[in-house]
Amino acid sequence: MTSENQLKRLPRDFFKRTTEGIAKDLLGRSLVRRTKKGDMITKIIETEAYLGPNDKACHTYNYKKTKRTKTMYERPGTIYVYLIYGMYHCLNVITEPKGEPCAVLIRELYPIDGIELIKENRSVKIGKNYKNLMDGPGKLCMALDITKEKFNGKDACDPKSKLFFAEGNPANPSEIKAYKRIGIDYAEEDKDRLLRFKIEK
DNA sequence: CCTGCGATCGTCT
DNA sequence: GACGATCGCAGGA
Repeated sequence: MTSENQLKRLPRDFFKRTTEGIAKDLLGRSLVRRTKKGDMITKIIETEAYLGPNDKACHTYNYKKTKRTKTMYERPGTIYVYLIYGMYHCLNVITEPKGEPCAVLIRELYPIDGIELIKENRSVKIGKNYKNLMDGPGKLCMALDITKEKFNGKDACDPKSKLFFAEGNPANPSEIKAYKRIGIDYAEEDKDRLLRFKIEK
């Protein structure tokens, strides 16, 4: 099932654009995790945009700078992984020109190849259509063995990177649906913005 | 130093 | 549908 496009790494310029556009453009693309045992190849089917200084849901609202958010000020294409609820990781990629601390959160993936490797990382029961395998930001990090120790601050555009975004089969704009973002009730007037994007598998 | 809590998940009812 | 797990980080003293 693997096609050539699923390993063609997206270049830096892809990430050097507006965050909302990238969040949509990442749908249908591939996320590839390279390990000694083999490649795990997935299709991105849900994302969220976090618009930095202008977005109360974002860690860098008002250009806030802390140890954790340091990664968000790196150049586009940088991987931002942080720990949430003391036990789960969330995977993001930095967007916009360097210094504009914006990011796209990867929320859901569908497996394409290396499925046995992916399943080995998940102890729960996997339902039909791989339901439960990678349908959440914490789950997909477990499934692909993504931790902040391994990937936070790493460059997804570096040809040697073990985690990267690839060409894949970009979604047609007509199949993309927009929703409110999840788990950001504290974000006041920004909590209802339609910055979550999904496609069907 | 001390406190409160989160861009979540799995289990149980 | 509800809830507990679990800890690094942020903010304040």
